[in-house]
Amino acid sequence: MQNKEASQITNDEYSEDGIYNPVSEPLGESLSISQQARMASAPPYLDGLNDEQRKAILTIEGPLLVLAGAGTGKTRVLTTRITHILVTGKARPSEILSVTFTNKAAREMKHRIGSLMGGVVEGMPWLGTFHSICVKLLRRHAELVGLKSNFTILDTDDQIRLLKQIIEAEDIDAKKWTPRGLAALIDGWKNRALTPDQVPQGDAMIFANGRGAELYELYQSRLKILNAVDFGDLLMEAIRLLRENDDILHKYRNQFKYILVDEYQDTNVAQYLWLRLLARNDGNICCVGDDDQSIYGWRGAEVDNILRFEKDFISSTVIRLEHNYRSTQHILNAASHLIAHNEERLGKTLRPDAKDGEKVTVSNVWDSVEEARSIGEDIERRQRDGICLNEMAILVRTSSQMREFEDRFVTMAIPYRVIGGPRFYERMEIRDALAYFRAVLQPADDLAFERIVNTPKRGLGNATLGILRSHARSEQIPLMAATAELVDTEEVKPKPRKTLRDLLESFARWRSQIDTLKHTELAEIILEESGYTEMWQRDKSIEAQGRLDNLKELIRSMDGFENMQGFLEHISLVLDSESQADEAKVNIMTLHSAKGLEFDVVYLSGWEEGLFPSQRSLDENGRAGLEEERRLAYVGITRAKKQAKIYFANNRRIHGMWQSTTPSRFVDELPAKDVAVIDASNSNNYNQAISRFAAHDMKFGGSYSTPGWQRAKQKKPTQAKREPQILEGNLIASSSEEALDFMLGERIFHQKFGYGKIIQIDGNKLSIDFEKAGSKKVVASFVEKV
DNA sequence: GATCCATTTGTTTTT
DNA sequence: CAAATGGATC
Repeated sequence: MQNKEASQITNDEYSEDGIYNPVSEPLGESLSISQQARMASAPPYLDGLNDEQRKAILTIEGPLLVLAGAGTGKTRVLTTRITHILVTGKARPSEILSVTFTNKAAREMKHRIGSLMGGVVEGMPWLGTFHSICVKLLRRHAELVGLKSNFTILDTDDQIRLLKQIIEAEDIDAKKWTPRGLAALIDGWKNRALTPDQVPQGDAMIFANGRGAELYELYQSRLKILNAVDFGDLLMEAIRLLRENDDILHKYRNQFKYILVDEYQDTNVAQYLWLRLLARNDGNICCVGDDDQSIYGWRGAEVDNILRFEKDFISSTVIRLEHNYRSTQHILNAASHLIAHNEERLGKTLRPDAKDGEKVTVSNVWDSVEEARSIGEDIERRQRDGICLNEMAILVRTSSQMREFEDRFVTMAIPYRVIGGPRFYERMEIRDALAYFRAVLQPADDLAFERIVNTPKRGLGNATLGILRSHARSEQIPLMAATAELVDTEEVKPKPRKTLRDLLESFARWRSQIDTLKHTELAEIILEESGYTEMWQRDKSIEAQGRLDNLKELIRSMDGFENMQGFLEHISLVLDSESQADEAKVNIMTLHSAKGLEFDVVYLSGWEEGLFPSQRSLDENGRAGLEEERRLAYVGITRAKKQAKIYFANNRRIHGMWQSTTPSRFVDELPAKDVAVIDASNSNNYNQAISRFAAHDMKFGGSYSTPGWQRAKQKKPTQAKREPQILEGNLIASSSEEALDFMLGERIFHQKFGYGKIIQIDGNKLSIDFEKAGSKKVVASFVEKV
């Protein structure tokens, strides 16, 4: 029954109300006879897979959770599973919904499915990021959620500028209540799929004295007028579309016979609800993830989604992939031992493929300068041993740590590349250029128009713009239309009037050329005639040339699209800077951007209290924050194939001030038997590396009596006045019960933020309106009664 | 309207 | 010690 015809008979499998009634093989743990038979004469794509992996691929009926530890072949399972579904004819490409978080992951999956299927496959139209799939749904059915199908997608920058306008228009002090803060709040609500009227009272209280929800609503109505959505809306509106339109919901439910979700531990509430709408709770949904690698809680990810899977989906199967093909024994032991300190986890044991290998090293250095030097020298040593620079990476907690390495590597002439950083489409020149294109194609795109109306400088300042804005608002028309009306009046001073008239003429001209010119040519003309290119040509700063290059690159990337419209529809979601991976270079990146990557040698820099775990995480999220930091450490260690090298410095410059630091608690959480302590004193006899592991390391020869480590340890009590340590004590001890002692409206004191009033209690988290610092969410244990 | 200086504020990042 | 604001000045 695995042929194309069978897969088309969808209605037989559904009762009238759309409930899925599987008629084929039984669900559950054991493989059916047909599956076993298939395994006997296993198809080539199953070659070289272990038992768990095969089971994860072949168990295609019913809900399945695959807990895939680091380096266990997660992507391979996912892609082979899709291949299996296609090859056996269970579904056609358009009947498989497969979601990832990043475009990169989606691209890689498409690529790998292609090679598994052996050559050309009919594209997978529903393989993509949550956001791009939602865009696809919304463009098809835009009118059902009050949009036009050519709606614009605003990025964070547009979003913040829009919010700023709203805040100012509402006469709220934008200094105390920043647009950025409101954006974060609204994002948080959207991550939880809350519409303005669903925002909890207390939540709304923490912005502008309770006007949070009201501003959110204003923002939403403003977006509708602009025919725009922000990233959060893509999910929200898609949910609304499916909830409010039964026919559409059923159409897609029936269409998607198989659903696959990558990185399930990173899904937020909105994404979860979206999935629940499309998958029945006994449907064929396969979620792959690793609770130990959930590091995006601060951006709305709910680890709880993965922890709850078995309760959410009835008669679900859970498969653990524990066979690690990446790292050596010592590295895995170190990572496992560390992560075992977390309480909230499903638990997995990683088994190595390769035995032994080198121990994880811990090095103590005097300061960040020495750290960079020491790592630099080690890199040179490894390079001489024949390891390629591409196979080495330095992982840092915060991007501010990167500079030190860059400086050092420049002087040492070690080629490096920084991964992460501003993305291609976030660069100023790209966004400016896109704003021009948007304004040409969509005259009602106020945000685009406003962005470029005075870029390059045309002598149009706040005064003129203010006139335009207020006219637009009073007439309820877009800015560009308002401008058109005003250039024929005396409202605007003669000089700017002429400028604006010229600008409008240019736009009209460009618009008239849309159909006659090739879109790439038109793009060039727009940038040329607007004076934008010239602006950068005149600019003598170092970056100017790079910006011009980026603009050329932008035009080149337009070539792949039919027309400018098509280009703009996809650009905000898809365009990214595919950095050159050609030459051999050491990689420098944050721990976050390292997820999913692997290297022979990994240098883990800055394992110091306050930096890693980050003080702020601890302050704001208490134990959950600490556990997320620990998962970050776990992610860091498990990136290493052959060698993981941990460093901590005694002194580090924080906000420009040198501060002495203590080793991260994570260092203490490593298993001594898998760790070697490196004596850095051979390169700097001022300082000696040390540790409590001294006893274990005697045989390796070293001087291990007192120095930094013990001194560092002793520093803790004497440093008790400094926030970190005190807080830590409380933090671990505190639990939700303690928070119950507080009452709404109570006046309290916080070490960092001063006096304030409690406006909301949420477990052990308090929302407080501070007299000086504005509203903050803090952990109850940091707060004192007064 | 543009430019310069002072003040402030500092994670992590995808879409 | 930066970068990124914002206000004050030209």
